[in-house]
Amino acid sequence: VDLGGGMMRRNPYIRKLEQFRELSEADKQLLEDAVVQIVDVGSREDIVVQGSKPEHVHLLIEGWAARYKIVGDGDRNIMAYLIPGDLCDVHIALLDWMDHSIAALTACKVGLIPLASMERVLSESRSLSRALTRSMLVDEAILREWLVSFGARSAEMRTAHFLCEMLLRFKAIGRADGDSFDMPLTQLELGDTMGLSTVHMNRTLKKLRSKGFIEVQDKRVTICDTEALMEFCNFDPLYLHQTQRDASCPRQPSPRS
Amino acid sequence: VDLGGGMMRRNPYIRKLEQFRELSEADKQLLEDAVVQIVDVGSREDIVVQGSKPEHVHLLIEGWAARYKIVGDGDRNIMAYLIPGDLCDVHIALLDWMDHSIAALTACKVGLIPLASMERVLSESRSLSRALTRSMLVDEAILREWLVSFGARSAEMRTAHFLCEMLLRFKAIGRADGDSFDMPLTQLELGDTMGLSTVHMNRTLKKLRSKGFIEVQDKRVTICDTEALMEFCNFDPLYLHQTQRDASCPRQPSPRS
DNA sequence: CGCTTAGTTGACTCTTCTCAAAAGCAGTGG
DNA sequence: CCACTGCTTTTGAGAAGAGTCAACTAAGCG
Repeated sequence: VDLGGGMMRRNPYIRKLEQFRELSEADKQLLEDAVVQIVDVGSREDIVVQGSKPEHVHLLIEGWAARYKIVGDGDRNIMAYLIPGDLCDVHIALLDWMDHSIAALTACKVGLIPLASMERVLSESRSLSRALTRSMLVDEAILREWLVSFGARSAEMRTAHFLCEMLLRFKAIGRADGDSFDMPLTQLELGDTMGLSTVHMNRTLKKLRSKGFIEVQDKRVTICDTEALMEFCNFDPLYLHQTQRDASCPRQPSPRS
Repeated sequence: VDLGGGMMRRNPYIRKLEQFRELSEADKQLLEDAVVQIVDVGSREDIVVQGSKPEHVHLLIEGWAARYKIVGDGDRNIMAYLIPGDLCDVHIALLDWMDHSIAALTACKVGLIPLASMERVLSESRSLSRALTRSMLVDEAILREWLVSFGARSAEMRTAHFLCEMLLRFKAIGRADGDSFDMPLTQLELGDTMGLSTVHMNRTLKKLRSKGFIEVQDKRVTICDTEALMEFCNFDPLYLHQTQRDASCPRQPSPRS
């Protein structure tokens, strides 16, 4: 299946994997061939639901999706975002059920890779297997950093930190325009992500805006002074494990004195 | 290296891996042989430090350890606990640096597995490789559940949830005595875990005690009414992906009506 | 044009933090 | 044996952060 744009190497997924190591043409072809179908998923539709055992690995090609859980009396919790190029649950075959759901937050294009094909890719190409495992490790690192955000950062810093992270992630797949990127989320969804009520999410964004850190227009976020914002929220990009090639963060935050 | 207790299959690590699938004698031997040395790490000492690239994969054989980060002006954040049988960072070779540190919270015994040996184990035994990857997936699921705890649960529920989780994890490695287990943590450390100040951590524990959910004595936690406590904090053990064999949780929480 | 959803703001309540101090406990040296 | 010290636990009181309820505005859509 052709993943759009014709050239596989222009695909955000390949671009993401190549952050780490060059992939041979054969590898790229192998991965492309594994995608048997591309489906359109409507905004707010579930891609994978909690408790099920998916038959495919999903490759997000276009749009925003999120991992979430519903807890207690209907409180939704977003635990991760998937953006174009993110392959979710490469190793899902090893678990018996999904412990959370994945939903499209916007209209999405999703590539389907049968479990058996995924298995074949992993066993046939050592470098693809490494690249994929590495990408899973980075997802885990992001989860840990989010945990730090919740444990040690205020609502304002937490939100700022999230925006810095998304900026770097979008830059890495070539979908950021300077220091701005599309973020088609409602404040309710953002609140479910940051663990804040809608009201407080709104006030928090307002503060970030009034401090001149960010601008928001038409679902597009612009970070006015990246360096200042990173300083403000103690953002240290190391956890994203991006390599020099795409590192666009100005400098390492200075060690604590 | 003999991992203590003589019989490898009595080792908590093997026990943990076998939650998922039976391992052959050869597999067990392979894993045991990969451990080239067992070192003692003193309480509060670092096992792996942020920014470094470890030369070994670490197998925690005895004691409590924690993944943590220091953020901003010295605020420590604990993002995960390692208990006997936990193998940390199987795939660390794929990343260029640790994005967090791991410290012993008590005196620990740690098995060292050279990266090359780990690599060999992974390539030689398909079932070990699967078991290890699965265990990594569960670690990730735990991270996600912690995130839910922070986003959607009060300090009291969050703490209760944590205790339920640790009880099940200790049961799975045969280190729980009925519904109680050793938890040699200070309230400062617990607070760093739950994202609470020491003062509030103390008050939170007091509430859980006064409600009759738990008892604490000599660094030993007893959960008085497991079912009630799980109900109280919306604990759903699915995310631990434990199998029937060791599942000791009374029942599935009823689906939301 | 009316409907629905998303964003904004105010007022009040509740949770959690911070500062401060006391009490319990263990180790240390005289 | 005892005073001293440092760490942990506990409690009190006031301050700050975040949630809730409610109303109002703005934007998209048939």
